[in-house]
Amino acid sequence: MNVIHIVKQRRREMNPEGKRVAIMAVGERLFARKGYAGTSIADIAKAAGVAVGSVYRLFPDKSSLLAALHQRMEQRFVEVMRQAWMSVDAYEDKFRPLIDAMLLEAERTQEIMPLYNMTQDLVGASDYMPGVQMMTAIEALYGGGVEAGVFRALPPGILGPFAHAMVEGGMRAWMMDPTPIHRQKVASELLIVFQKAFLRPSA
Amino acid sequence: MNVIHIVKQRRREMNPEGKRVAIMAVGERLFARKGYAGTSIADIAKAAGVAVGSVYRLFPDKSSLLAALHQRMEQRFVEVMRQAWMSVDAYEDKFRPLIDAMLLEAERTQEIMPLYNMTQDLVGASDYMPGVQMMTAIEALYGGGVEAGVFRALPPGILGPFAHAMVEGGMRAWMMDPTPIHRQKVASELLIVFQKAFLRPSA
Amino acid sequence: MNVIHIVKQRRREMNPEGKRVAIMAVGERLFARKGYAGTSIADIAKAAGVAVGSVYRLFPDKSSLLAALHQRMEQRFVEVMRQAWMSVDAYEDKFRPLIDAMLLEAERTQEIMPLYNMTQDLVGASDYMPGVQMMTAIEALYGGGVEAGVFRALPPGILGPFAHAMVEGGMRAWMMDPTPIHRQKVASELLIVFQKAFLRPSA
Amino acid sequence: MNVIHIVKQRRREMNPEGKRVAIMAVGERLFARKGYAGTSIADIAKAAGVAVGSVYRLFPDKSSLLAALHQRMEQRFVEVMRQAWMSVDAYEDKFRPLIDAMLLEAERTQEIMPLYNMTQDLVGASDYMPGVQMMTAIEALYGGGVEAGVFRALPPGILGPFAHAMVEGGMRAWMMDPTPIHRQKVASELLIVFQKAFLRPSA
DNA sequence: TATGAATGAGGCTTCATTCAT
DNA sequence: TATGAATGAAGCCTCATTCAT
Repeated sequence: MNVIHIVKQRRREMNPEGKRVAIMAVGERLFARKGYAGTSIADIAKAAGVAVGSVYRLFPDKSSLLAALHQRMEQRFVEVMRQAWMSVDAYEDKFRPLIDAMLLEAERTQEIMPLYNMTQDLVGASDYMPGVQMMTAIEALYGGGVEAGVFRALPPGILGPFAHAMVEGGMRAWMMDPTPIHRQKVASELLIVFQKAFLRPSA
Repeated sequence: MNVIHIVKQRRREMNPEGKRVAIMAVGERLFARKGYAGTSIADIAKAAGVAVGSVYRLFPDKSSLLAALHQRMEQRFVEVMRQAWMSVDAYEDKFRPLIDAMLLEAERTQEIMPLYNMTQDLVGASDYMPGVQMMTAIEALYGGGVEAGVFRALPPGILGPFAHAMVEGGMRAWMMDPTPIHRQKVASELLIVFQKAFLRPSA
Repeated sequence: MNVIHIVKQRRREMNPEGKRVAIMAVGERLFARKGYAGTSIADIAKAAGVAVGSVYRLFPDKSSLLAALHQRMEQRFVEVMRQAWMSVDAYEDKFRPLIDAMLLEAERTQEIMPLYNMTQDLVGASDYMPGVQMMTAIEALYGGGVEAGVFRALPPGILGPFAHAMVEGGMRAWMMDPTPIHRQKVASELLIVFQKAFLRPSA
Repeated sequence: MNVIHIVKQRRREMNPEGKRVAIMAVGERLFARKGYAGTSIADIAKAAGVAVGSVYRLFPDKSSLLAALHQRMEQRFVEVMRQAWMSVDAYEDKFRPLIDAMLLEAERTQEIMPLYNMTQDLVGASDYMPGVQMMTAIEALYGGGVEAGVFRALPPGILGPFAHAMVEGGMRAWMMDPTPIHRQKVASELLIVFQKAFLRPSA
């Protein structure tokens, strides 16, 4: 019961936001490297230089941390996509910057790519739905091109999975040989596929 | 809680191979339903009607069971693909049966689809490399079409991930609305994408 | 993940029932001595010479162990009461052996008396209702005396708590000075109170 | 979840004594409702509208807060008893107001009755001995009646536990059916028992 | 060869307590 | 004096794996 606590605290060494940032940075890396189940909260806390309890003050439980990381990844990716998409006016020219940006982002974050597949561990964790953000964004961006008469119209519920899958395919291809030269090839091929698959034939 | 129950049999009633079969059948379903970490060997043993020790005589450890299941899934899929591919002579006509067969197989095994994403839990388990079989098979089948001058030649290390991704995209699209009508649409779109993306323009 | 387990097992050193017995004996003592919250399952396992996991195979959780102990205490007490009650025929003579037996039992189990007060920790643990057994038994035994015209009839829902309380009062009084002489005094006084309180005036 | 909320006040709005009052009021209810172990200092602080640290400035540790609450309960009860006792002159008439007052107080404080059983958590906490106050008071009040020749003399160390137990029995009986009618019955029976048990036969 | 009881490391999570601000 | 973020010990419980029978 009345336990003695000998505490050696070094508080305020990091501002609150810095703590969150550190935990997420470390969590991202460790989850990606050792898997979700293979990474303990204690591992993360130690690597982030905080106490276990601090992790729990920022995230209600382990799966919520993963959810936050997953969501952030998606957000970043969506943002990158959106910016690339907007960087060019003509719909027929949007695929190239999109693909470049995506592969670049994938390169930048290759270390944490495994997180994308950890959806299994997210089921039931909060109300976050992995993948939804990205699919929604894709459909929205693409929709403009359809209205403009440049892209093929696809039945609902198909474009999102297709495009998402192609991007994943590109990333995987790139990761199988992560050299700049190979990335060029992957980008070229991906561009061809996108153009053939999604541009209206007449266009 | 749809628990799996294979009726407890009098000992010796199940030959070793039957045991392996039962364990794999149950493991497949439980892993898919409750996740790898969420399923214990004891769960599997009980549902399969065998002793925990028996599972360990057939599989050295938990991850090996998953590896075996994953490998079998891939094998089945590859086999289905191969048969569909062979069922038609002209390369330009091979995509349609391929896609139909794949979506059919996906439908048949939709319950265990989550296994495909459990590669994270396989890292380091034996020397099995998830995904390799399928990519290899795809490259081999496709290669014939390239040699025949019907398919576009792709740089090495690209076709596998691309095709694989497209199939996954198709499966995901199909699973978002698992009705026969939607499967038709998915199949149609997938066919278009495959043809546009992989047939040589001249063809 | 794939953790190495170096196990030094000394199995079968104790038959299964012996293990349950040992755990309950130890749990009883430790809970009584250090409180429910102050006793960890690890403490109990160590003192009982078994592994933590073994405790959990016998009892689903910590509170279930307490429930089992509490229930057993009550059962024993009820049994002792019943035997004392039955050892004499005339209702007017039943109180003396009852009181003697109860105080004797209390003496025998004084070390674990604190368990009686741990009902707080039992709320919600299984469907066991602490105290119900004893009240029920008391009402049943007493009822015979009422029918025989020897005991005062009390309104329903009153005898149980009253008698139970008196017994507790006797035990507490005895425990304040746990000497044989004092027990004699307590028994005498308790007898007087019982007789005055519960015998019909005319009797 | 009937959570207690004392509206967050502008700082400094509550003087130290008010804080102590608020903490005790909240602690009483939360301990009673959720148990000692089930209530955290943070719970109490939040519900009382103060900071955790403030609780620790007023009470050295968690068990001291419980001790203070327990002690206050006893004090209140003793005070109520004493006033009832004094409200009547003749010893033979003191039992009735005593019983009425006690049951009334029990009714008033039924919500926090569980605190009475939390003595286990008080062991070793400060030098407060739960129950002593009440026993002492009982013996003192009763002693007057013995000297006056109205009450039976009981050996030392017996009256306290007995009377205390009877009161508890009455409260439990009352709580099993907390209606005014039942309280009348309980009071009547308790009165009979007290009179028979404690008045000198000649009286 | 089959069984399943036994083991105990290790994970997640809580929360009493401290103390910088 | 008040605050509440930070700390980390410690507890409950799970479950992969072993091995006596």
